[in-house]
Amino acid sequence: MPRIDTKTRILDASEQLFAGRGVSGTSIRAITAKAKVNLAAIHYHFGSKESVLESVLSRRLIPLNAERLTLLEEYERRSKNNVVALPKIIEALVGPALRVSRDPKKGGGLFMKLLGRLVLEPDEKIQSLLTNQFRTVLERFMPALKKALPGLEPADFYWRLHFLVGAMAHTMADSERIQTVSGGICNPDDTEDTIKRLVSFIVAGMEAES
Amino acid sequence: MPRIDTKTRILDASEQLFAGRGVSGTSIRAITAKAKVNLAAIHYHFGSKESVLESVLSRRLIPLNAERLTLLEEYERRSKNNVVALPKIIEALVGPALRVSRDPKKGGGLFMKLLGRLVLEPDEKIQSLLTNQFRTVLERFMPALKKALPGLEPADFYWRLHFLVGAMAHTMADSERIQTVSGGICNPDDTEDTIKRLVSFIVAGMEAES
DNA sequence: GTCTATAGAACGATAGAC
DNA sequence: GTCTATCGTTCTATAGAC
Repeated sequence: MPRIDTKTRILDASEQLFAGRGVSGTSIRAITAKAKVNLAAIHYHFGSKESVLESVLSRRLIPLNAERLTLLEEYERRSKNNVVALPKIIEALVGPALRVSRDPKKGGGLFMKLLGRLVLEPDEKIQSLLTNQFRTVLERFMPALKKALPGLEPADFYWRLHFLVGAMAHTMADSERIQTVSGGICNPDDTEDTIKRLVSFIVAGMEAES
Repeated sequence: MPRIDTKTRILDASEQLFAGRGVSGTSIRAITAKAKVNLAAIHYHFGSKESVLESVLSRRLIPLNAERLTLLEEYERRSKNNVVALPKIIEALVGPALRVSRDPKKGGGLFMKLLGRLVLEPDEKIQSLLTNQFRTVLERFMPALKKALPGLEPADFYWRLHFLVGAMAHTMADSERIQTVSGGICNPDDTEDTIKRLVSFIVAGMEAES
């Protein structure tokens, strides 16, 4: 009997391989080899490669998005007139994601690399899978952001949301390059420091004069 | 005789397929089918799939990066003491890229989607390929940026460069989502408008108080 | 639930005729 | 420079023993 059950071992191995070599770059055989399970086990437990991807995603995204909402609601409860300051909202949005993306117990950064890849995947099934996971978060954060940025015209609002996602996704997905480029000056393993810097960059960008 | 030669047809087809389905998700057979050339032609002209990718990249990146440098040098020539204002530098960096990424004659946005994908590709050969293409640009833009942001401590400087790349890459790679999310309010086909908004977001972020 | 064995298809790459 | 033909490999998926 293995210490960790087959299903979890398959999910762990898949997460690492999908992140490292892409979904289409990862064969079922590579997953079963890494997970040290039989080739047929993956079909028994999940049915198909795509279903494995779905499980890999929801395992991390469901608790992550729940934490985002919990943080936002906590800030709203403490606020006056339900208007939360912009830095707090951004922190609730990017903080949990960066913490997951650095926690070795939760994929050790690889899960967020995977997510960064999937955002650009045009496959419809993958896209609807992601959209469903993020719909609730978007619906809750958008009104809060609008309240915190009352003077911003709609086009600027959505464009800046777009830029925000880009800065966040790139930071989550790529923690190696920053170390190389900066010659070791930047330490991506200091998660709270990274969050602070990213939040202040985004907040300034969101509040820029048009 | 075809109107466009075989080599170019292979590059065009590869660009579209690599961008849409990823490099490992694209088979040589799919490329030759789309390009309407013989299966063996790709090996005759390029030798391997990887060599095709290299040609796809350099075909766009060499003129693109040359234009970036030309713009920066022009701004420096017009400036006092060689200190170019931050918005101009950012414009020289992201402007040419966004213009290429929207020009239907230059891949029609697909090339930049491909680039967005490749940034997260851990394959060493792909990474060194990209690094080589961007080395000159980085070496020229870094000193200009440092001069334009004299008070910024090094760690903040490199982190914000990282966030900049993320916002830029995401904007280049994904021009469909913004339309959906904004309900049609944002028009990514208005390239100069997009550049203006992106530059003002990035400039504000770069100049944020620590 | 876990294994072996294998079917059936698609893959990258090349040899050799024209 | 372009074609056909094919080698050897790897893939997903499944059938059936235990």
